[in-house]
Amino acid sequence: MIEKDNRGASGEDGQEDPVHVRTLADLARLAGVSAGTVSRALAGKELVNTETRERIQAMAREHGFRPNQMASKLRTRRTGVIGVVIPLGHEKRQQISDPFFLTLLGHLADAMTESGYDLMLSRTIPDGTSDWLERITGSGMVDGVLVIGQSDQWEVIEQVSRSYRPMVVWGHHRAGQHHVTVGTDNELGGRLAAERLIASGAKKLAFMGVTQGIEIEMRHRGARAAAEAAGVPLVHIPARLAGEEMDPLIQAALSEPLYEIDGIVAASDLIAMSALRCLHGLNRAVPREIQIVGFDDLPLAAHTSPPLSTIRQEIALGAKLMVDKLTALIGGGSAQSEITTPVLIERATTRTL
Amino acid sequence: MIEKDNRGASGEDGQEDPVHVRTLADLARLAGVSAGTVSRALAGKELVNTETRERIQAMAREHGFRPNQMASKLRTRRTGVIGVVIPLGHEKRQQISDPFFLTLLGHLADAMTESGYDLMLSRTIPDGTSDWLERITGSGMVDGVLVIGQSDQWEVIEQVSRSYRPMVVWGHHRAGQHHVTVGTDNELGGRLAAERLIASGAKKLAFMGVTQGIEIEMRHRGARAAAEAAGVPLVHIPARLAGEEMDPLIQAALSEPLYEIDGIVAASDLIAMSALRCLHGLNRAVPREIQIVGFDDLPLAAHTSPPLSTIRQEIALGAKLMVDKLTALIGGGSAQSEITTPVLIERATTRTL
DNA sequence: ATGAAAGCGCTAACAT
DNA sequence: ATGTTAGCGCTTTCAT
Repeated sequence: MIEKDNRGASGEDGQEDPVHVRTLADLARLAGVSAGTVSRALAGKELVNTETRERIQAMAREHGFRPNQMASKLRTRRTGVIGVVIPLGHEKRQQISDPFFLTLLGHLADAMTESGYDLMLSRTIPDGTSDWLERITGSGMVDGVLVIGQSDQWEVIEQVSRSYRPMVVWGHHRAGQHHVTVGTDNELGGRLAAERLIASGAKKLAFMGVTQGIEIEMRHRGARAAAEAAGVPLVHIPARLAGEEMDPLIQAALSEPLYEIDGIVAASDLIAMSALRCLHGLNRAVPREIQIVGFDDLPLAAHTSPPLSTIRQEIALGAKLMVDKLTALIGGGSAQSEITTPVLIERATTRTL
Repeated sequence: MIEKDNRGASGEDGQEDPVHVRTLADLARLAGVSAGTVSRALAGKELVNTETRERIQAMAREHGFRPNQMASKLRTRRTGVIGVVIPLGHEKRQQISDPFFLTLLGHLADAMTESGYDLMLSRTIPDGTSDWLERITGSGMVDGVLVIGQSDQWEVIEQVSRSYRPMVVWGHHRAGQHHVTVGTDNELGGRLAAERLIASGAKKLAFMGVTQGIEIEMRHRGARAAAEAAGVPLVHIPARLAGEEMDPLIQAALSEPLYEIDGIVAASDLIAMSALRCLHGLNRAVPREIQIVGFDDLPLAAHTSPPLSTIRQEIALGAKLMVDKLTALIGGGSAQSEITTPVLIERATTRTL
């Protein structure tokens, strides 16, 4: 029942080549030259006669032939592929769902295409060893590795980086660390958010988000520092990053009159969005009664009701930096960690100053 | 100058192997056996003495050795990699930004990990030829290809599919087509949305979204059919998929009293979200004055204010179907196109029935 | 149970 | 400008 589909063009195989050209040697034979020449011709090398080169290229096109990449990569010891790893460390669900990571991934794909690299994606679940990372670095399948988020694997990454150079990580930079990171100054971001809220009159703040990952922890720290400096109380509401189940917590916190919260620093835009919706349900006016600042500035932040004031992480820039640093490393050069500066985007969930 | 590689990284940190094991042969020499035996041992083959096998595996672990995948794949003619292509045909911006595609990509990564395949991502900009696709299919780098979205490349995909079997496409299915697709019944989805709006009293509908891609076109068609059947007028507002610039259009349409729109079928959740925000700004009550139904049921749909009623596409299921069909094709089997049934998710942007 | 040997399909150094 | 040759590092008969 498999080869039943003999409709359409001629015979049962359509208009295929009578001689199927599958290798350089095949094409070489057909063109009456050697495999070496074909290789050079297809690579567009100058040292081959212009006429033969064009003839060979034409033949290749005609037969739909492309050199086998596996062989080529084996021979040249260069794969043209960058591995992108997303460690799903402290995630319950084994799924790539974080919209920030997904957005970063999209931008990485763009940056790599521009640099002529292909992207090999690995979603991995760390297992207590460094195997999840070394499976990629040691496979000979990639020229370098990008890690999206340290999860709870800082030690592993640090250790692997000592023997595997071409690696760049999105995440938090600890003083003196060996591996190269690109990331936002999360503490500053948290501070900017809290300061903005206070500047426009907030008297009691809440920080929403679980401080499990180091990044959120830093955002919390920054917000706390700003609150303390201004003598404004700040409570911590460990709302989960995304997921439908976070609402009850937020709801409880916001509807508790005792709390009297009038300013929210959300650990992410998604959490902010969720808060927005609870507030909407509770009939609390934003920003008149409660102000909110999100974090990330994902595309959706501009489209909430009302549009979300947020701390912008320069995702596209971050992606470009990661790729640039990695290509430098791949080329044998060196690279430094880089911390980008977050900026406050004022939309409509904060009162005007 | 080529053999400059005197043990690469180890200059600054001392705890590396004194003898770097880089190939099977290296390890074989060290273990006093032949390369063939090492290969068999590491592959966990039964025909090698249990004791030697374990000894060799231990040595490999100790030296952090892994067989070069390029060589292995070349030899076995099987890559273990699936290519995922996102054609950016009618997108202005050269960027993977569509949150639906990104979400689908995440689920594909999950499904592939389960099936033991790696994922190679290519973002491509179609150029008028079929090159963007054949570059992947003909590269010898992947065992099969998944295409996320047909964009405006239906013809190209159809044509390539005639000579390249292991390919599955997310998108619209035309009767009699050759290539295998998995997709939602968009027309039904559009109809469900419009019918639901009408059932709860809508008297004048708007369909929001550019009908450039075939999928949106079908959603529009479904909505129109339902509207006509009920004798309810429906206007088309060509709001762009995502992007900040769509608001003015929506705003204009909604604030024009002449239109008297009281029901919106949005072509995507993002468009719905944008409409929601305009309405919020115009002080129009949702769902009391105007009802909205989105499309996709992305995670964020549950978190808008008020939570969005929407047409759910089973993204995780779709991803699983695509991967299953592709692996069947790769294994030499056959596969059929499949159209999944969208379902209406009732949240709070539609009035109760 | 293990070794020897023959490639997988390509590239590049070395001839000519 | 082109052909010849020697591998890249692995897997897998075929022998033993």
